[in-house]
Amino acid sequence: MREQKKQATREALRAAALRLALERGPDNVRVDDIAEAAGVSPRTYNNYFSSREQAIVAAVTSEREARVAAAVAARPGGVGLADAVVEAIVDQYTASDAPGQDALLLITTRPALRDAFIDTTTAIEHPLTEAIAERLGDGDPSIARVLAASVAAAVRVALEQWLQTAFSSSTASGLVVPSGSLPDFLRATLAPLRPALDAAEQRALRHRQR
Amino acid sequence: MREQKKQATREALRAAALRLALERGPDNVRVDDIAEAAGVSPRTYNNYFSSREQAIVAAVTSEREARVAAAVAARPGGVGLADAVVEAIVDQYTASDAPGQDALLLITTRPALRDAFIDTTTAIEHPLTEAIAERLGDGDPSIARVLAASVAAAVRVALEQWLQTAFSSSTASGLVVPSGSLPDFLRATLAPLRPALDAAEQRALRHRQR
DNA sequence: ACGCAAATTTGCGTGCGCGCAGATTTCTCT
DNA sequence: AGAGAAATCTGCGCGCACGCAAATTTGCGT
Repeated sequence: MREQKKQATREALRAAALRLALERGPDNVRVDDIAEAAGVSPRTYNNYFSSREQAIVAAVTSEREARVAAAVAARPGGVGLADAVVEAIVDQYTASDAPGQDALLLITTRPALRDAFIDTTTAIEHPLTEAIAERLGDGDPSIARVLAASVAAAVRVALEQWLQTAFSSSTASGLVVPSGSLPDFLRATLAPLRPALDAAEQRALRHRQR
Repeated sequence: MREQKKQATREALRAAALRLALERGPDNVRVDDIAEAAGVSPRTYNNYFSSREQAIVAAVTSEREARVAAAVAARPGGVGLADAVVEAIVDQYTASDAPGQDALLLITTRPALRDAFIDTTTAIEHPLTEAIAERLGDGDPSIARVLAASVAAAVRVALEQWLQTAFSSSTASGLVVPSGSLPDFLRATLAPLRPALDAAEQRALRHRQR
């Protein structure tokens, strides 16, 4: 129940940060305000989030890491590693778009939030490493780590491209986030890594036969 | 000569930061001290480096980015993309170990410096993207970007592993940095990406024939 | 050589991240 | 239930990153 309370305050901080950021605009939100709204000390805030932007972004991306890993693990073994990874990621990144449309717009606006959002891709690295290692069996564990890191990097590139087009198109037309094209970007940036994933999978198969 | 002066102060800041960090230990170095030693205002310091650790680390890794890209470009076209990239990186990361042995020891000691050192891998991404794009011809430019990002990620993993073993072995035996094994780590983490590099290269070849 | 424009430097103020140590809460064992 | 242990929360203080605008330097045209 200690853990419950921790997650509760964490969630409270997330919610407060997002709400205040949407109400007043992200620049008019002091970290003290968020802490007060969540009913904790300002110092405690920094025990949960190491930067002000993290809390706001976390409200959108919270626990996407675990979901991605679970989604990879959920795919049946016959699917092939590359397909499993790509589809799992596409699923998770398209699914979590719907809830916070306005929040995403807020994020794309402010560069600091944009960077924090992009940095969240590194968080999927560890869970994804374990999920890939699970599928590859216990070969060289550093292979899974490199593949996971590369996938995370590809996702980051996709987000960068997507946010860039979102920004430029929003100036041209109205304020529109082209969320429909995110899956396309993800598939495009993940495609070059497929040979590496396939090779690792076949290496694991050969290793397992012996 | 404006650019000359800028690079001069940048270099002065680097040198001052490293010298002071080695003399007193990195915790006893204020940013004001570095600025004063370089003969500039403290505020100017932050116009060049956005964190105190960056200056110290930059003294070791300065312009490794450009060197890696140049090394890739220097390999003859017949070598094959994967070999060109791997060997170029191994060369640059083994070559620049020699100058600052003591500095590296300092970096491995302090976690903050360790993190800053690892973060420098992202700096090679942009030059490497251009170098790879050059070799692939003008196909989809995002392919080169993903490959470069993946390579940078693999290098980061290698550095993490290397620093971890360096730390644990230094407690066991004396204060020894196992620099001899860095190339091995690099080759190991880059190996899983070879299929992706090969595939991209062949894709470019097919595209070029048409 | 002189003055104008652009770039760089500098001082100032603000908010923030975090180490530290004491107070407070929560868990565990008997 | 009660006492001790462990984890968490909180107040304090320090340095630092950075936006802003004025001052200084640098480059260029005439």
